[in-house]
Amino acid sequence: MTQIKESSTRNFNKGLSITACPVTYAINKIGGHWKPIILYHLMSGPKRYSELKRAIPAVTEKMLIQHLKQLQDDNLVIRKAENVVPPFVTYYLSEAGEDLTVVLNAMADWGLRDSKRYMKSA
Amino acid sequence: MTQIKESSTRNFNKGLSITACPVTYAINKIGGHWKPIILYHLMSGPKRYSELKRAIPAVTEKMLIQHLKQLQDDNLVIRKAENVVPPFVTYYLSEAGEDLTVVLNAMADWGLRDSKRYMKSA
DNA sequence: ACAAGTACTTACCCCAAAGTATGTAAGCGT
DNA sequence: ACGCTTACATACTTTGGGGTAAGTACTTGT
Repeated sequence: MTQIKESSTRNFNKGLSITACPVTYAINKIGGHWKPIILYHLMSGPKRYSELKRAIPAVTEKMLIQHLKQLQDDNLVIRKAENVVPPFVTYYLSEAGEDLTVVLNAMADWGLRDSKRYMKSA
Repeated sequence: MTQIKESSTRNFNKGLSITACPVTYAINKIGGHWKPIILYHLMSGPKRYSELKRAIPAVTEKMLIQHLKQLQDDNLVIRKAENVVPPFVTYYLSEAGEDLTVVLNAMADWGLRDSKRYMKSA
């Protein structure tokens, strides 16, 4: 059995994805642990798949391509593959992705400021 | 058995939380689905627990207090309880929390711009 | 002949995040 | 005596994000 109440939060969330809140909208696109980090690294210019992997050692290859794909689907990054062997694939920010630099830079700035706040006062 | 490689990504992530990347640092504090949304709603001034709940209908009470607690632990919001019955508890942004307005506003702005991008061109 | 490099794909598993549902304390109004 | 309110707490279950490990295709280097 295990019936679910018809007015459950889950159903509510499934139904109305109309996203009243712009922050919620943004979170749905760039949320998750890896997306902001990947986007941040792409801010310094186009990168190959292997370059990204080396730049973010903590990410697994599975997570990397998975999120790169989602970012493509959300029109934030563009994939350009040259038809050679060995493969040569580069990823770079789309226009919408470039617009995120403000957000990412603000995040990075805040991160630095906040971490300093607790370095002095142990 | 099911031994784990000593050089696994999991071990890597556990060990070095030194956070080389400032974005990673920020994500660890304000990441997750609900925190940015909660913080965003607190930007317009102190709010009672029940006010927050009403402002964010999609969040469950469990998630709400859980994240409010984490945000307190991370020194981003402050809880003020008046000792009356029925309880009167307000949450508001700390100094570090106020500093996030730049980030949150940038996110909200981007969210609006991005959503408009896909409203016209169906 | 075989390892190495590039950019993936796939199957399997685990755990933590999130949801569901219910309970609690303390007083007020009726 | 009972229900209503507020701000939580908690047991129990589910979902899916993320990690592990192995495989693929194609070519170059030795």
